[in-house]
Amino acid sequence: MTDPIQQQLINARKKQILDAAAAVFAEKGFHPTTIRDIAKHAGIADGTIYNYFENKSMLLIGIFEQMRETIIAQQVPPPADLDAKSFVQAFLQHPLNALKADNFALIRIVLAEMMVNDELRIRYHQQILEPTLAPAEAYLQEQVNQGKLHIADVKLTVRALASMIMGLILEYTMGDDTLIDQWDQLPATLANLILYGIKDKK
Amino acid sequence: MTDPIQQQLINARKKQILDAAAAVFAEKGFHPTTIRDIAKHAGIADGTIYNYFENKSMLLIGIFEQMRETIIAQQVPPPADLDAKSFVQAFLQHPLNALKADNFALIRIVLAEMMVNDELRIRYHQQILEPTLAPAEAYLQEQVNQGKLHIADVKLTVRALASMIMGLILEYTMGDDTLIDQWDQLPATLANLILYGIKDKK
Amino acid sequence: MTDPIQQQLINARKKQILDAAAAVFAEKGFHPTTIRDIAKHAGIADGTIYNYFENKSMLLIGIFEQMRETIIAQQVPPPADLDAKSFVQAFLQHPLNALKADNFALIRIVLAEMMVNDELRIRYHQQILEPTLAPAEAYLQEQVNQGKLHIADVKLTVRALASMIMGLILEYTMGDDTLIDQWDQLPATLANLILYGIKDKK
Amino acid sequence: MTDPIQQQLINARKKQILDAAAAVFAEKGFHPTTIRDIAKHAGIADGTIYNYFENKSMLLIGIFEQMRETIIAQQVPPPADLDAKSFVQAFLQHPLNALKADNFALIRIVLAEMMVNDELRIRYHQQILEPTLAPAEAYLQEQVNQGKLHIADVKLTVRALASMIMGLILEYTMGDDTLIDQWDQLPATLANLILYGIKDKK
DNA sequence: GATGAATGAGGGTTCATTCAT
DNA sequence: GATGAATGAACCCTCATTCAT
Repeated sequence: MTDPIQQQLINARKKQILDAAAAVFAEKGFHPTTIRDIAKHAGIADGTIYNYFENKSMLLIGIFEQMRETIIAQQVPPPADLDAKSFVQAFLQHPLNALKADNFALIRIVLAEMMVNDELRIRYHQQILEPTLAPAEAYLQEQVNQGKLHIADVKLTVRALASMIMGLILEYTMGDDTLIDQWDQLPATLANLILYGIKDKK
Repeated sequence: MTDPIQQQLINARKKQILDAAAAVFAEKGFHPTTIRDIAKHAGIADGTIYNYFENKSMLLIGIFEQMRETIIAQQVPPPADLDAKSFVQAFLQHPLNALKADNFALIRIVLAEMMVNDELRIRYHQQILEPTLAPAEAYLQEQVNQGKLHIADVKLTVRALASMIMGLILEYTMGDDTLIDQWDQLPATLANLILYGIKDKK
Repeated sequence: MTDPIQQQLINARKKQILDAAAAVFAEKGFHPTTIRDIAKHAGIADGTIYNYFENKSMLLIGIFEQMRETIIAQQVPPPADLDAKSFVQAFLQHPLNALKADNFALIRIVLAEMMVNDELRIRYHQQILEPTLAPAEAYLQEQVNQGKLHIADVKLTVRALASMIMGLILEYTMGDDTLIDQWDQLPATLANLILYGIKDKK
Repeated sequence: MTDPIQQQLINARKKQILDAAAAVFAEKGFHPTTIRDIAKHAGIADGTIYNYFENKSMLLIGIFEQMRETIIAQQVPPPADLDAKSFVQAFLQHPLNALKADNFALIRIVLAEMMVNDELRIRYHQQILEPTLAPAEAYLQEQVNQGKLHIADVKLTVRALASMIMGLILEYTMGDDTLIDQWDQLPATLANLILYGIKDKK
């Protein structure tokens, strides 16, 4: 039942299926992909997929879980004495990098389905967004309390920044040329914008 | 052939169908909605829809077109002598308001399908995003040239701001409580953020 | 909506489908029959069946309904002054004849599924068995009250007789040679048995 | 090859599987039950079942065989000098009791499948019905020959009585309340009916 | 003999689309 | 133009059966 060898085989097969699903989803999208497509890509029978995943929708959730684990694994809470500039850059750079390594086409598919699939959306909010934003809020609030930063509404501002990142990823995955070309310069540009604004200061 | 009365009838029927489609899409999503659902909601026969729209996908594009017209109609190029603060606020407020009036559930559906539907995506970029960003870029570049604003990369910055708006709308439609509660304070908060940043200046 | 021509067309199509279903069920049985079998036999497309019947199970219920209507249509409550012999013979003859005219193979299939399908079973009891037994009970009870018949428990006896008929039909449909050969003599033989018993009286 | 120990183990395992199959069939019916259901209920692997039974259908036949053995084991040919009343009561009581002890839900399932499964049907006729009816026929014929009973057609009458029993069992398993409530009074009521009929004798 | 993962044929059902009326 | 019955391709999923370990 908890035979570790068995578990490993099961996990390997699950991964094999998820990898195939990810590849086909990325290429064709979620709805146009059939179970047969995935089975063929994985080199297994249709029915085998159902030995490991309840239904087609669970494949997407499985992919989401893989992404989540990758993302969460990389998250380190910021040290309390980190200076604002470093913090902002890290806050921006991290998700942009985390995803860049991955398959952008796939992310687009998952995001699209997330907007439309309740379970996926809830998982995103509870398991990715909140755990990511909470420490950022805490850090910024502390900085504001110490008079080092001026933020009228920390919670809302953090939301806005997170949304900016999400929006940028979205735009990237949707093929915006400007963003694709200059993706690497984004963290610095944004950090500057966020810290100092665009208004000339005298 | 171009009998104006005929045209008006045709347009009225198209609108009737699109309104029904919009209502049902907003409630059930694009894929789960059937042509029959729409026909019933519009009080017409299934086949009638195909007299006005080539296929189910064109209904979504039709809805998109309605949105686009609404959005574009409201856009006025900023006067060259507008001060930065007013400009930024207008730039933010406009899409946030434009959409708030509308059906957020529907926007979520359209966005989701846009990420996955090539034609929709291209239309969005060519017919909404570019026409919106171009004047903003021109204005900001001019302000930078005049030394009134400090922006390292105007094009990228405009993209980032647009993405932020898109991301905020996305998060809103996905049911983020913080955003929903404080949606009205967003323009001011963001304008402040963008203009002056969060760093204490002295 | 209640256009009589429409209704006639719909009923004709329903009948066409039910006839095809009956033919194929009778030949292959309920479970081994596929919707495709029925559609082919009816000369229509698979999907058309679903325009008239919710699912495969409803085809069986539709067939059951046809049978029920035939059976009930033939039922006439016995006149109160009918003599016992005539009554018993009629009580026996009626169902045996009603079914003989029909397709015995089909009856076997319906009976078999009835034993296993709750809805069918309830319909049988409520819509066929009870309406048939109630007048028989009333008649016999009256005869007993008048001292013309000796029946210890009318209700149970009526049940037993009905069960005998059901059992005989079952046996017949299952291919019992003795029954098949002498089916026509059954009513007389049974009437004699029921009225006078097998014990020598003296 | 015919190692008696081996045989015993095999038989024990077969019984284990059949018991599980019987339990699940009784609960869910034959078609809705999966091999996995049975394997789980028996606490063994799916494949093991196929070491003992050729296929799913053979499980039903195995259950049928168990029933048959129980039934046949209890049958004792009536002594030639048994009086008619005792004979009839025994003839009735025996199957009603035999089955009552058993699982009625299971009987319903087996009967239903018997109507639809050729092999099962043939087995029933050859191995249960005929062996049961033959001695009854012989006894009754002898009684008729001796002038002790009046039966026009012994063979047909025996069939009718057997069918009545079968029909009663069927009705019982299908949930007829009257029968269920008064099941124990049936043998006496029926014996009276069969021996003396319902007609007033003077 | 026991296991249970793998198989893959097959089935019920859906639904976008067509077209005769 | 409007209708809505007919179509049939396509899909998800089930599950009896097999067989390598």
